[in-house]
Amino acid sequence: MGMAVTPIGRAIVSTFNAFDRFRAEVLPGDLDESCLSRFRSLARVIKVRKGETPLAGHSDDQVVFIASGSTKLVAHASKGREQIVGFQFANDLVSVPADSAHAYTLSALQDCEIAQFNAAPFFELAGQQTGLVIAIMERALDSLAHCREKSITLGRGSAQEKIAGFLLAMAKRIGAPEGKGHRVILPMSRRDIADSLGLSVETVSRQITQLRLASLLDTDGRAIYHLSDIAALRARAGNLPANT
Amino acid sequence: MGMAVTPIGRAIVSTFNAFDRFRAEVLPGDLDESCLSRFRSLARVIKVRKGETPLAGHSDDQVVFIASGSTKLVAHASKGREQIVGFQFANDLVSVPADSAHAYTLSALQDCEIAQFNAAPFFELAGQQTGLVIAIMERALDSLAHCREKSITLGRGSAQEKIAGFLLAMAKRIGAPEGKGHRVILPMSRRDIADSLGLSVETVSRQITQLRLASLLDTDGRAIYHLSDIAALRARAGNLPANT
DNA sequence: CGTTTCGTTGAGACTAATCAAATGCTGTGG
DNA sequence: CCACAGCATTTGATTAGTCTCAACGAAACG
Repeated sequence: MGMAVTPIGRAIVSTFNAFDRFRAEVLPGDLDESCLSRFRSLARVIKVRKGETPLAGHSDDQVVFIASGSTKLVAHASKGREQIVGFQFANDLVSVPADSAHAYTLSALQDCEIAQFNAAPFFELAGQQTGLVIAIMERALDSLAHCREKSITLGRGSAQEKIAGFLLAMAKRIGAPEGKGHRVILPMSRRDIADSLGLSVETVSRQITQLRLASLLDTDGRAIYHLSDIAALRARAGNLPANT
Repeated sequence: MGMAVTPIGRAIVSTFNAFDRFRAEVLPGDLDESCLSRFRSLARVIKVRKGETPLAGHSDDQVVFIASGSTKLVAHASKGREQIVGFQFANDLVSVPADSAHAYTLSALQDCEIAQFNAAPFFELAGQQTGLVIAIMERALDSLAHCREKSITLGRGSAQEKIAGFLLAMAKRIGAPEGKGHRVILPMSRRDIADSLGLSVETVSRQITQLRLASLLDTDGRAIYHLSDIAALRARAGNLPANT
């Protein structure tokens, strides 16, 4: 079920799918036709390959819907070090500030299909439908809550707590039940995890090793995790929140 | 210019002022009368004394407008340690999640006047005015941006960078120009600063001492700061963002 | 199959936390 | 106005935890 894929510049624009998922996931079912078509004309629907940064050099705030795949939102801090502000997965709606002072970059962890909008007209349009704007507001407040939880983790957690909390969050978001545990395939590298939790790659590696030795999880290759003892992981996470 | 102050329970409800400031600061000037009066009946306008927690035990998400004074939004993490998610000052609008799992508490740093709303009807009502809901959305996105900046600080900054960045942010928010520097009166304790930056009180104290020895600032009592060399402070903050 | 990137492991350095104690401020009652 | 009690803040000594540097092993890629 795919068709009409046209190259524009280096990006590949497809006229189907990503927008439809956006519609199904975000827009209310009873949205009137004219409004829908305005959303459609506002959307830039593109496929992004692993490692690419679809929004490079955008001069306006953007709102991006991830139809499939996964991305990271990276803030560029001092001297080469990066802080990953969050990971996004299918059906997430993420707001990306204009490429200004301390630039943010959205970067694909896997091949993705996304629908991207300029924030100003997007909110303008959304504002015309009470139900819709409230739904979007709720997503924004969710992001805020999420970010606050992340602050707690970053400010207060030990390396162990951070890793345990991270794995639990991932299991919740993209894990599949398996026996009495969960199976997760992580699309991000150790460096990404480190940059997300404010740790060094070596520390991430060591902590994961420790959890493996404590039989709380098994790994398979570098991406596949079997979390066998969720309760014990939760204990190691302290009562830190499950972050992104 | 104050009148009609009535005690209700332990809180003191005033029927003026805080709501008017909310109206002037947040609501559009041309808002129609019926809508305005609905906002008014939604608002709970109270005076809060230093140290009090106005929202204790609220079971719904709240939106709070700080008309005067200052507050801290505290997340309760593990074993007694607290993470301060943000400080609020006059004219700030802050969203406070329901008092659930890892409870958030809004706590007054000084005597405050606030207007508090249940989030659901508040957004419902705001959603009926395109311009208004967009303005509120923008505030929410500002909070999100703010929180993301804070994540960067927490994740990547050294103690020195955190303190320097914090002082710069405070100077920007509540400081007054003084000579070629700024004068700031901090309403929060060392512990609050520590809990906000993910440091210990001792480290906060030591870092401030270092900045004083380096002649970047002077202190007067425990709350008054004279930041004499903003540029040098900025340098010490790295290119970390100015957080809250 | 060779090359390169990514991940793991080890040893040592360094930052910030913890523990302990002294000093300074603030508010209260005499 | 002063003395005092109770905290808040500062300072010092030690320790724990994480980063850095360095080397090795494993997986991905052409």
